[in-house]
Amino acid sequence: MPHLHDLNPRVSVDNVILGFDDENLNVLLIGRSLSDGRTDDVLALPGDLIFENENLEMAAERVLFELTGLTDLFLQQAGAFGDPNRLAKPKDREWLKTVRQEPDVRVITIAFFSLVNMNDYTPQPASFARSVQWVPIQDVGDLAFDHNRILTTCLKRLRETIAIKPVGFNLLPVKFTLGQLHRLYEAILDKPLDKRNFRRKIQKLDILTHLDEKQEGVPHKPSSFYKFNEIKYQKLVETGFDNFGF
Amino acid sequence: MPHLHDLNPRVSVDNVILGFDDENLNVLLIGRSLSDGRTDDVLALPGDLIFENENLEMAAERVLFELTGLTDLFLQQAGAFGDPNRLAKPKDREWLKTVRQEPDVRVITIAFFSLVNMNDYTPQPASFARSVQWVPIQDVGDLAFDHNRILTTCLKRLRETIAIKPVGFNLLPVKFTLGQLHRLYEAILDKPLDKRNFRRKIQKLDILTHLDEKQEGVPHKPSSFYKFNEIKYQKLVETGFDNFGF
DNA sequence: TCTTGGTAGTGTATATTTGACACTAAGATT
DNA sequence: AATCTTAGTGTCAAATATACACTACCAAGA
Repeated sequence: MPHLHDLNPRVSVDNVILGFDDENLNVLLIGRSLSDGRTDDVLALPGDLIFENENLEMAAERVLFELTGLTDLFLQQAGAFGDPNRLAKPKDREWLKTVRQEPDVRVITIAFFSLVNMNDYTPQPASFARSVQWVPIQDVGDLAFDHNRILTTCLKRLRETIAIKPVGFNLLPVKFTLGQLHRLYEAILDKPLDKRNFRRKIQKLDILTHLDEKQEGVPHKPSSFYKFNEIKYQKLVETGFDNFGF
Repeated sequence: MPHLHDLNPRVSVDNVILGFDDENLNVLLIGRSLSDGRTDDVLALPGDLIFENENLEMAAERVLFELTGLTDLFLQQAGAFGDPNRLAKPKDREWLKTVRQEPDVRVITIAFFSLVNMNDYTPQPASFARSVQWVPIQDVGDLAFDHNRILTTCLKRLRETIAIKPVGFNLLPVKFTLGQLHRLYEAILDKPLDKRNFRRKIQKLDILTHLDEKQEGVPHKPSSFYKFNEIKYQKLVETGFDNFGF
């Protein structure tokens, strides 16, 4: 029986790290390790308890860094999840027992999502993970805890956010083609977008710089490269604009 | 010096309760009571630590109920606030010392906002409050802790939300006039909206039911009453629509 | 070297939506 | 009767959204 003060909840962050492979949105999931060396077959979102002198964003950045080695990534809070029984599924409790001193204590988690360019690095299993893998979001099965719900919420928030800010650029290389951007928007919004209308709309925003460079070695007409123009975007934000909606 | 496990953060909810008085948006603030009977002069958002077997929404509903006596109100999470020093202002620490066994423990709070019809009730000072008052949002001064930041975030989220869902109806009586609705949108968005364009747009959504009833005793042309039509709204959501934006 | 397969890139016509704008109607008060 | 106040209404022009089909360019293989 825990002491009274042990009934205070713990607080963690969980991070929905999204990447784009030029076709699908992928989410970075970890495989849990058991204390006896075996690997659990349930995948989970990466996350960790927050440290004592860390704010929520710092905790999320730490998780992200341990997994990807990257810093300064796009990161946005998506909400808190705190149902008392969110850790109560039998498999989850079994796993918690093997890794924690306090398997029964309540944990409230703050969910973040971040957007990364999948080609920038290869994920490393971190201290809290046995394995790491990119999983296309349409192939994500049952996750640990309430992580399916968290993932769904984050994807919804991403769709809302991308209608207001061009955050999608974080999922692409610095140089990208309009075709890539088009496929990215279709993947995020999960619906087809007319090619000509998409190109017209994105170009009218005037936040892209056309580079004097084309694809090479592709078995079709080579596409021009563009890059996102932060300065023009900032000006656009200041003068006020309403929508990036598609 | 606290024990090690006491370093675990506590978790609270804070609630931005918004009301509309036919002119301004108002927020419900509490005055803190000191243990010696005096009243602190700093206003705060109502909130409380979450109970052991309560989820986050339940905790927010409880705070709301204790203050207003109302249930089943519109309530939406706006995010978590967890800076380690969010309780560290001198006045706040002084107050914490008079009311808590643990003045120095870290508290992470989950912010909610709710929308209520101001005429439905009169707020009651609850267990955690010395006084309760409606304050027009433009008159809100320095609040306790990081509550100004929380309020700002919640108002921003309200503006985003009302562009997607007609949540504003929760701030009005069941029967209302288009003029009231118009003033409400202007108050929330903090900008003037053309009367004719507003009416056209809101009516085209076809989610209002025109009642066979008019204002009485008003010293001007009486206005028709309308009510929000939940059924039509649900149909609209199902068939898909994009924007309530103004 | 010619054919094939695959993606890049472009314009127009129509329908819909937005934004600006000014007067009459109805009731209460004096 | 005059005055005050809010309710309620229509039109035009500009901007935006939608639907839609063909040519250009490159690589690879026949």
